[in-house]
Amino acid sequence: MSTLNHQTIRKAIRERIESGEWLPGATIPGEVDLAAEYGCSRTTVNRAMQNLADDGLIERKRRAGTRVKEIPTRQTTFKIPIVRHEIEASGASYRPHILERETIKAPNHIAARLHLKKDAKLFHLVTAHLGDGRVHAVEDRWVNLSAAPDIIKAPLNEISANEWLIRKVPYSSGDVIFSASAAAAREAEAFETKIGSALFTIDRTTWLDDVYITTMTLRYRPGYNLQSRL
Amino acid sequence: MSTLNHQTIRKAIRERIESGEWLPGATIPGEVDLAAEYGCSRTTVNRAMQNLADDGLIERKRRAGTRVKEIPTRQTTFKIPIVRHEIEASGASYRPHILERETIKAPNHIAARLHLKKDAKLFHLVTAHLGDGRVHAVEDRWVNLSAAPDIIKAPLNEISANEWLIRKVPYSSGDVIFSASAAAAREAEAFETKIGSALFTIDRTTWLDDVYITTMTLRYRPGYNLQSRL
DNA sequence: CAGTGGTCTAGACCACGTG
DNA sequence: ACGTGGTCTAGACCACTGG
Repeated sequence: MSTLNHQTIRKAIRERIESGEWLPGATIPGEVDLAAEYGCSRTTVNRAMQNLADDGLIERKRRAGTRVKEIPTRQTTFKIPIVRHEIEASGASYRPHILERETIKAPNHIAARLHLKKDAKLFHLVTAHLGDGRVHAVEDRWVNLSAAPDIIKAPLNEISANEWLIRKVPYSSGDVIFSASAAAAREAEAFETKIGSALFTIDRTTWLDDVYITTMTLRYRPGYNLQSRL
Repeated sequence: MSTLNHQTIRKAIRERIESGEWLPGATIPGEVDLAAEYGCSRTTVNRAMQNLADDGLIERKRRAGTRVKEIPTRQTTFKIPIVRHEIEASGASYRPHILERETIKAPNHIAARLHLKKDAKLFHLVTAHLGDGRVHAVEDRWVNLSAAPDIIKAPLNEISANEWLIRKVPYSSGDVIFSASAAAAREAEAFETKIGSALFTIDRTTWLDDVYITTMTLRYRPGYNLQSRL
């Protein structure tokens, strides 16, 4: 038998859908039939189909069978960039530069984001991420000191708070929000642009189980974009 | 035996990593050992591990085994929104409003994006997407008329060009670019804001095999954001 | 309640890349 | 060379849900 792996079958079925053989909304043959047609086990077909479902191309329901989606869920996976990697990938040398650093009581909106009482002590850090001396992004970060007290002693001139946190409080989960925001005075100065310029912005809050660790806003230099394949 | 599915094992292993039992860079036990430990078949462990690898938490190599990633690849999947769905999800009623419509020779930068000769005829459409009469987003789209000639006859006052295209030229692949851009006069007027306001922007080009179909820029009203779980 | 997808198992062979 | 992950198979049972 030739090479009939699940990827081959996945591709074959994808092409049959794209060619119009099975139109949007149509029910496609069951796993048993497809297995017979392709001469492989149902397990293999099942795997191929589950992948296609993950891709958003088909919908599967027990008893009802598998259908081609009316409107395919276009989705795309973005790797959340690590600023140092972005900068180094362009050939420049990375350096974090601390613009502001303090330990204070949480402002209300930050306390809310981190699910803390409003008088909790937080570590506040504003960092410019430099690539060959030019500002690539400005990061405004708040860290929950009960979750990561040692950050006060971290050498944040050498390693960014982000990477330090990854090592100390690894593998938390989190929220990400992509948006556009206007440059405030601080960003305008850092990026050598005008106040109000459009900046690509990522907000990120991370936690481990029910302990909220950190929230930050990352504003990129004008012209920055995130690219992906659909 | 209790319920030991691949998801349970996936979760268990994830927790062992997050707890620090296996540190970043460490090699974790082979599939055979884990299968023995959890009392299930290797197939099941394999599936759990492949999922964790997809999540970017571990790295797997034949012969070398499975390691915890030094810096986990944080990645997140965004569903590319269909504007009509976004609007209707908020309870408003959707209506596309055509601002501009023409059939002309492609400007150079658009021809380049679509890999066409610069004198190719293109369909150009600017649409305001309305939710209860308010502009939610402005779409600037170019369609390759040799790929989708019938779009000229489509009832674009009722169905958006996007959804029409999905039906007629389904399941193409594409590029997506997220960025921030400044409102030009047209957007400023549509959104009742000032020229230069920061707008969240999605650029998208789609094709089927080697035929480029359409490219568009979608600018969202000020304050819009895209959210996801990390 | 019956048919479909979801999952598990035990065993097998293969492909890759490290040591 | 050989140990690890990648995959396939055949068969089985289960869970969900539509008719």
